Amino acid sequence: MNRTASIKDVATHAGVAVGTVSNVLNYPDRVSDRTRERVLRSIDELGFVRNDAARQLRVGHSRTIGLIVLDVGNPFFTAVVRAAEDAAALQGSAVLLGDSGHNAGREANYIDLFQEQRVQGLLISPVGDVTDRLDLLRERGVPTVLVDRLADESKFSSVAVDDDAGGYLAARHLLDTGRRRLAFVGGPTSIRQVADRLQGARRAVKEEPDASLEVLEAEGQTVLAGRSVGDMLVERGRAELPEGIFCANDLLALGVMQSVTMTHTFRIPEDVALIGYDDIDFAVSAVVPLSSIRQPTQLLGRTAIELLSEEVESRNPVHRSVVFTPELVVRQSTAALSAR
Amino acid sequence: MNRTASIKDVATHAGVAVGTVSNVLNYPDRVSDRTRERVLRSIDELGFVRNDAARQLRVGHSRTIGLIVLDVGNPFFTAVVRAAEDAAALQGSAVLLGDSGHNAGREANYIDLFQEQRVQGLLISPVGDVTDRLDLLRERGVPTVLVDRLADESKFSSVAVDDDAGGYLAARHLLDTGRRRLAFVGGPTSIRQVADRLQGARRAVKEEPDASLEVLEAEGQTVLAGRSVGDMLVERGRAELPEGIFCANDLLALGVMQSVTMTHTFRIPEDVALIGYDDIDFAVSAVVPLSSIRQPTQLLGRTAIELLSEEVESRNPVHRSVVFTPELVVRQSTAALSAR
DNA sequence: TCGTACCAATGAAACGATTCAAATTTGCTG
DNA sequence: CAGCAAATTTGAATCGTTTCATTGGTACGA
Repeated sequence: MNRTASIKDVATHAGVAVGTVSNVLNYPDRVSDRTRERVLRSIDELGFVRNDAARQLRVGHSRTIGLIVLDVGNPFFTAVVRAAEDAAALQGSAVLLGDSGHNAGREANYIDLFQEQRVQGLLISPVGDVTDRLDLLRERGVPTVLVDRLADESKFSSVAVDDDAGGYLAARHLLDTGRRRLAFVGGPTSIRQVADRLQGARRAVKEEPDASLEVLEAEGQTVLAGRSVGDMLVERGRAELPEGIFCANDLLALGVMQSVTMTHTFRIPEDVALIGYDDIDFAVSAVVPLSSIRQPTQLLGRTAIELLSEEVESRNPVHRSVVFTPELVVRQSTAALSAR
Repeated sequence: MNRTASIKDVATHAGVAVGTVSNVLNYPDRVSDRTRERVLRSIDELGFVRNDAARQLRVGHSRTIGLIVLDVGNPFFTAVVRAAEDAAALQGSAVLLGDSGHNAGREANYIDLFQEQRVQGLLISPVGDVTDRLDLLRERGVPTVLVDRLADESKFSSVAVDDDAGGYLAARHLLDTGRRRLAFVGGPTSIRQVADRLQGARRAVKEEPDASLEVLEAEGQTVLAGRSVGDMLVERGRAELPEGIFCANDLLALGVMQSVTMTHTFRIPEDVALIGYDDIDFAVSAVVPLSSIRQPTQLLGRTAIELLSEEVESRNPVHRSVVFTPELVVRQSTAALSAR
């Protein structure tokens, strides 16, 4: 098999100059109909495919955008990725996806790789505190947008979701449906997202003089962690059962639900209302469909791409931080108590 | 900000020739210690990052491998992707990931993109019957390995999992734990995977003269579809309840489980045993931990990369099809009946 | 018939790396 | 210290595009 055809081969075959072939590819209306067709036919016959490396070398940058996420398996990120891909495709770019898996080493590898590839810019939900490495990128002139993390606006643009507002929404909804003694179930408050959601919930509870909020620490953000909290509640008995429970994420909520429905001690939502966070696919198909807080993942992905484009286009770096407000999704698990 | 430093800038700064800098980068031991250090220092001071496009243009191909999957959100593919990335990294390549989302158009876009990028090769779990497009790739000399789909060995290499064997394993396990009247719950048998799993289950049932297998059609592969099958079983009553149920995937099984445990009509595994397929993360943390069939996703991803490497290295194309055998994971949902 | 404008097409000069034959230096040996 | 081999360094040629100043044609008005 001989090597693939180049633009020069096409030019010879069509009997035109290389520049003309290039024009057919990039500025079709600079070329007369007759020659354009001739060139296109040659391209087809030779099976020519443009060599992007050469193009990139000449124009100085690629048409790709690097995107590094903490975990592609996480539904939140999967949704963001998909939205970003779509938005990028619309403006003629492609997304190179990297999964750091919460691992700083892998993250560093991807950053290096993407720099060698001369990506137009980088979207990243960084592992821990990596401002040093990101500063380096900035110095090298690689436009960067932080995803799901607020940034020092003097340095980076960023997109994030307002977790405080989400927490408020959830607690307010429990209060609005008549519950007064509430509980918050969440992992370590060292995680920024968890702390913010709790803070928002506290804010809502303060608005009602007769309302209270108990914090139930869970070890981790998993179904199993939720279940052990649920088991604990079952053991405590009905007297100490909160009227409404807000879990820092849907997995925890599902765990609590399992524990409660399995033992059949309490009914959801009659004895206790339950609301989660993230609105994962499983929420709607839980034993009792789970109310939740939905994050605007689509918007997040699309906006990230838009902010990046802004940075790429303009010379002088004006950074923006965009914060979205999450949305309440009401399902059966928090149905209002019928009047008694 | 001035443009990024090139190899020539480094050469000038270090007072050597460009060839020497290149050697430092690619063949460090061809260079004396003294100059190597000097060059490395210059690289550091100038913040030089190799331009991969130029490198690629010269050597004729990239160091990347294209990977197109049907759905990154699907845990099966997520696992395969991760394994492929790791295996590729080990041999110094990076993976470009594309998500076709079962959409032939997006798939075609990614194929074109990857060709322009001159990827070393392509791993793909194709949308429907796209042998034409793949034939074209083959003609153009892009080594390709099919993932999760058997291939005509004269044309492509492929990696897949033996779904017939998986079906056999599941049914055999139900039989081995003393169940005789079995049921298969699955989506349309037009899906190859579903048909194969059913066929394997039938094979196992035939081995026991007193065993039977009923097929319960589900519309789709979701939790909700499973739940409606479960509701139907509950309605039919205990007399017609199968002793063991094999679901074509874990989501279906979780749906059946929800329906059954929620209404508290039957107990799992005492009244009916339940086994799923895929061993998703949720299986272990279901209300009753779910037995399942685990596919060797890691091996799948790693082997796909290895097969691809083989094709890339060798001139003459010898294709291989590798089929893996899945593995039984026993949990509480199929616990053996205690002697009565 | 000439001048002017416009449109298409041309082809040489980059872009930044790798490669490799040739030039130079170094290290030994006698 | 000459002579030779091995080790190191050099730099021009090359990869396949895009870009853009230049050339060649054609049409139109004066």
